[in-house]
Amino acid sequence: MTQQHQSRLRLHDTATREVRDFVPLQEGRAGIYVCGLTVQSEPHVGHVRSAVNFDVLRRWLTASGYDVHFIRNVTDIDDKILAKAEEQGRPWYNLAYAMHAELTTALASINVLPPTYEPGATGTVPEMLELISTLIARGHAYVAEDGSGDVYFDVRSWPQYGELTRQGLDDMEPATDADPRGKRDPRDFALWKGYKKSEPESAAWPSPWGPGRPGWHIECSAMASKYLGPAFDIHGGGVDLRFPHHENEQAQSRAAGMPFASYWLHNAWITTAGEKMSKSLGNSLLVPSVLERVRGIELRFYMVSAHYRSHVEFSFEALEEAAVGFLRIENFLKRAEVIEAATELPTELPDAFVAAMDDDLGTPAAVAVIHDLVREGNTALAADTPAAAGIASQVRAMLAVLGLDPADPAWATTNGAGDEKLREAVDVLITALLEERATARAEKDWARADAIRDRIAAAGIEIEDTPSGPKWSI
RNA sequence: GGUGGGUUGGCCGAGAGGCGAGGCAACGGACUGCAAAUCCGUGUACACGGGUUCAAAUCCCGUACCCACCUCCA
Repeated sequence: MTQQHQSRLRLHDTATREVRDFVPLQEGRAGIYVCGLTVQSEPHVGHVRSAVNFDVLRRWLTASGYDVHFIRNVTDIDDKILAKAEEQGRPWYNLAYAMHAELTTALASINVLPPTYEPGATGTVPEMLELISTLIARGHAYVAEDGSGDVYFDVRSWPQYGELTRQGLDDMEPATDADPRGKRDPRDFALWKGYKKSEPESAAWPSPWGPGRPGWHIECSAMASKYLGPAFDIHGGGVDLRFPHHENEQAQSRAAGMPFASYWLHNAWITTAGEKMSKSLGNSLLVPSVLERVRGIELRFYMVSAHYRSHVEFSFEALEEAAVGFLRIENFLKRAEVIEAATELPTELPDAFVAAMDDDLGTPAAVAVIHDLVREGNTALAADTPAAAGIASQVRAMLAVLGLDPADPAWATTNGAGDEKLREAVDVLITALLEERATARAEKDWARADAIRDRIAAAGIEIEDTPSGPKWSI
């Protein structure tokens, strides 16, 4: 069955601009490289969308039987980090390190699996130097003649430049990420940035062309090939990275003789009030702030409910609505009592779900399948048929693929043992009250029965009368 | 100037030539002592103007508005 899955997945490839069959370079194995973040500030919900999207891709490939090698980098040295660190009066590496830690916490809180490896730019400098040397030797890069120590990629030497985004070289505006004086063509981009006296010495590494630091694009080419090889399956990132970042990555990697990525996947933005989040003021959209209003699993459900290539206009209203929708799914699982059951989840997933996921990760349709099964399960539950348990474990299996299984230990935030003790204590108290209510109901003393229910409700606990007696939940 | 994407019912959000994804909200019904939960039912939505077609939200032409990238950006 997993073999069948492998041949059926179709993905949207930015390079060809079409949804096409996913054919791995190596049978049963998938290598994925995703551009992570530049760790220069706290992550907001927009930042983590990309991580969630590619986490879903990774989980689906795994569920389909692939051995997935998933690399997500961290850019821990660049202009912005240096500028912000100076502004804040602390070492650049301290800022990068602290923000990296925040990112890790934020991603864990929405159940994004740790990648196979998370390389940092600063740890891959030797590989970058080697790559730059190759490019110089092949005539695709040159040392700036102004003595700055910069090394540039020569776009004119690579006729295919612009192929990923289908742009003509002469229609482009010139790159301005470095002083243009040392460039042969204004569109040439920096591979290596020569050390400047205004920058801290700790931000410079020795190189054949003098001390300096890596350009932004070369780091991804170096990290991707180091951990996945010169040719790998999927390269991902946000739409904004298509140009110049990904275009440059592909140009320099191929110019160095590497086939590079077979598929390019790009996720759309999540904006607020029509603006990118980086422009938004305040910190209400930082992941920890958002998680004060909804649980991590609900935030993730909200993101997964939209297709990864669809632009999402973030609002707390929509987020809370999604949370209500997810509650319906969770309630079904609770009523079917499969959440506690640590049983093995079925590997066989509903056909409609598989079809949805295989069609360029159609998570909205996949979520619709989950809702359909929840309704079916609720009906089975009402009829008290044994089918309910089977349906519930299927629902859980589908949720697990999306990283949304409520029983996943990853969601257990606080001390589990303490929670369990507290729950037992509350159960004793509520049960006592419910017994009293049962007596009142038996005597048809509705006023007293409702008064008890109201008191319990005032404590934030809901009572549900089921055929097998009342149940409580917070 | 160049390259892409978008505009779907009260709201969110899929789909991409014929059969009204799904959710939230609302209304009606069933169940209930009353609720809650659950189930059943109710909505003739696809920016605008033309065109192609037996058939268009989906294809073509035009118009309007919005957005992204071409500078750091998920």
